Amino acid sequence: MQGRIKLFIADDHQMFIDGIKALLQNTENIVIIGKATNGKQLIEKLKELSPDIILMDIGMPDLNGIDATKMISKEYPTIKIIALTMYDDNNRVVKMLKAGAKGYVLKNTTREELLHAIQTVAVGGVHYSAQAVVNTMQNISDKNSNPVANLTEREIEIIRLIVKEMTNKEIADKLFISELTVNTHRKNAMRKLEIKNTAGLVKFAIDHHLIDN
Amino acid sequence: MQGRIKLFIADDHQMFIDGIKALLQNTENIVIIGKATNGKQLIEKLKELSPDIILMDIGMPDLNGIDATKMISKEYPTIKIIALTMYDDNNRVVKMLKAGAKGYVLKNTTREELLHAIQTVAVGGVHYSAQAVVNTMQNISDKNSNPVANLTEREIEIIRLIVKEMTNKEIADKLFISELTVNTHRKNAMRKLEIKNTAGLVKFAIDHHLIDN
DNA sequence: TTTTGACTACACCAAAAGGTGTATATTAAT
DNA sequence: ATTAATATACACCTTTTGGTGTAGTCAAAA
Repeated sequence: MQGRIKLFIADDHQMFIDGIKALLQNTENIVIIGKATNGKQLIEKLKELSPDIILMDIGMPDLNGIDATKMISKEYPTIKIIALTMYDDNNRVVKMLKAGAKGYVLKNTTREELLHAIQTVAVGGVHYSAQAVVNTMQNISDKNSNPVANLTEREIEIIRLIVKEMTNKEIADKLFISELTVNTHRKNAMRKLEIKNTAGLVKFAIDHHLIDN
Repeated sequence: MQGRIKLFIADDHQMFIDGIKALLQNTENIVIIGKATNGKQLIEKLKELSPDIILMDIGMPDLNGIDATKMISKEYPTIKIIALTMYDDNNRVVKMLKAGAKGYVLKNTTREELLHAIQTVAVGGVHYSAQAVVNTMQNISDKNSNPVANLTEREIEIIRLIVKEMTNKEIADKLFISELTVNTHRKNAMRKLEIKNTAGLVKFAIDHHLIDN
């Protein structure tokens, strides 16, 4: 690697950005060329800047890390992305990897690991925080990597309305279909997901970001 | 203030601790004398160390920041505590203030604000992140400051179990009470929260961080 | 063209949840 | 000592949900 690694930080927590900045100040081959506190801002700044690596928080407002990663992987395939996150949410790990992230680092790891991840990814490697990867591998090999895929559009639509605290009858009225049909969809969705009741459906919807609010 | 301000950091995110350390390295009158990654460890270390200020994350494992703050305010009344948190959750702001915190700083504020907060609190003042305070004041004067406060411990406990996809009967068995009692609690909670059904309860629980998983 | 998947709808029935109100024992607060 | 809040329990009754299975229509894919 000739020259210094140009790093861009995208995180909605200003303090975290400052922290990383200070942290990397006395590392010779890394230079921070920019920052953004939300996804939209990040996309905007990429029109001007050409970082080698983006440290990307998943839980940003406006445009979340996963969608931002997808977009950037497509538009700027040479930019490498390392996901930074508070929690090792298996589901998000998978999504980030699919979206094209080259690294996945938990925020509760050491400074050393972060540096190592940056160096590794810069030279074309990949780096994943131990814990997150272990958990993910388990769940991937588990079987149903993505249960959402098994649901039909209509089922998803109805789950969304269930989350909005609507009854089968209310949903039926809204969609101009029979209450019985709504119930069928609801039950089929539950069977597919091996979920017992409404509570499970709501949790599933939230966990899998089926909701927009 | 003669001498340097002795600072202790309690946060379960190692990276964050490293960040703050690096951040404060070149500030003259502040010295970091220790760190802990959970509440229990913090309490242990206080037997040896005597910090002036503790930067305390609210969402720590084992012993959370609120309980740790209560304990420390009682045992070591000279130690000042500044709460550090990701979100400006009104409920937690109130709890931290009640517990005796002298400052409340969001993690997405600037380095400058953090420094200012530390200096202010060190000389006996208080400092609260603008956003959090505004929100809190609004909600305090509001009346229904936070719906969680209106719920009893038992109601919250039962909501948690509902979120775990358990039926009234299953909850009753687990808590060794009547199914009818569980239902009463469930219904009372719904009435208080003006929620129509299970879906609403689950959403509420997740929105208000009632769940630990 | 046949098959498959999705959406629709219903039967039949059981279990669970939700609405309103009453009541008692215990405990905490004033 | 009295009040207020909490946890407990039940009656009565309606609505909603959940479980299993069948079946017709339509459009897309093989």
